[in-house]
Amino acid sequence: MSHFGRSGPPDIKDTYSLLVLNITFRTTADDLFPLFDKYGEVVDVFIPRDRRTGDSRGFAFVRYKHADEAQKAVDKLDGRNVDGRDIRVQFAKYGPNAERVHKGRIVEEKPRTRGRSRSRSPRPSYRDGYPDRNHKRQRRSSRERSGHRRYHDRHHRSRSRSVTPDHHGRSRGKYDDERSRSCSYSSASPVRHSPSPKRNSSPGGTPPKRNSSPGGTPPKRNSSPGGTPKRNSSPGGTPPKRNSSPGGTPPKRNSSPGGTPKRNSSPGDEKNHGEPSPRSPSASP
DNA sequence: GTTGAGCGTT
Repeated sequence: MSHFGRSGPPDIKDTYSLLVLNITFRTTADDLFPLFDKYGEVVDVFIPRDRRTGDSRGFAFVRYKHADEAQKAVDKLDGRNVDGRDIRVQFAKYGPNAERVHKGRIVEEKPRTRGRSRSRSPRPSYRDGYPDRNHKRQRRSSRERSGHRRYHDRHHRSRSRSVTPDHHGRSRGKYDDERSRSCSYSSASPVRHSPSPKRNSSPGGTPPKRNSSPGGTPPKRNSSPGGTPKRNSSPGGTPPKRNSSPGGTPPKRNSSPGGTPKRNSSPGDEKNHGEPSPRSPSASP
């Protein structure tokens, strides 16, 4: 994972992470490093990428050693045109250094060399109102694989990355392509859209009355006085084997002696096996 | 070859 042997962040005890947004999908950490390093001591640059595809998500995290430098970088690089797009630099909200950030504003912010406020960038109202933002991030091209790189190991970027174990056309490993696309955000979004496609047409999802379960019907289905006694109940009050046809049908619970292997054993009584009638005594609101 | 809100890795 481009960590060069290390596992996880290098040293996050005294670093300040900056969130760099609006970067191009091809911008790598090596491209951002020299840009941020000019304003301070960059400890590490990390670009989160997709778990499935492994492509850049369009933002990066630049970790500074000092807050004042990070602040300066935010003030200087915020709005800077990188790779043809203006990036947005701001202090990261979540992360290892979230403790030092107080509601989006740095706490240990060292007083500027001058009384100059950091509000130098008259950021226009970009995100005024986007109706939805979930229709994206589903597929991305396998382009950048550079994730997290340290400026000390930049020379490693010349590795042969041509070999891409891209399954070779094999089926997906464990992750789908359109299913799990979340990044397991813990406290990022209070509520998330329910990833439930419109495939609820299956009888069993949530129809107004999902009653008759030809197998899970409780033995208390005797509340249909002439309603639907068309069960295979053996005449005489046989044991709970209500499906046992006195002929020789296999012990399949839904074995209808009629022929249709469906759950509807009685034609005309498709969805009312004898319980959810408007007058069923079992109706518990 | 595409896209463009957002908050991170063993």
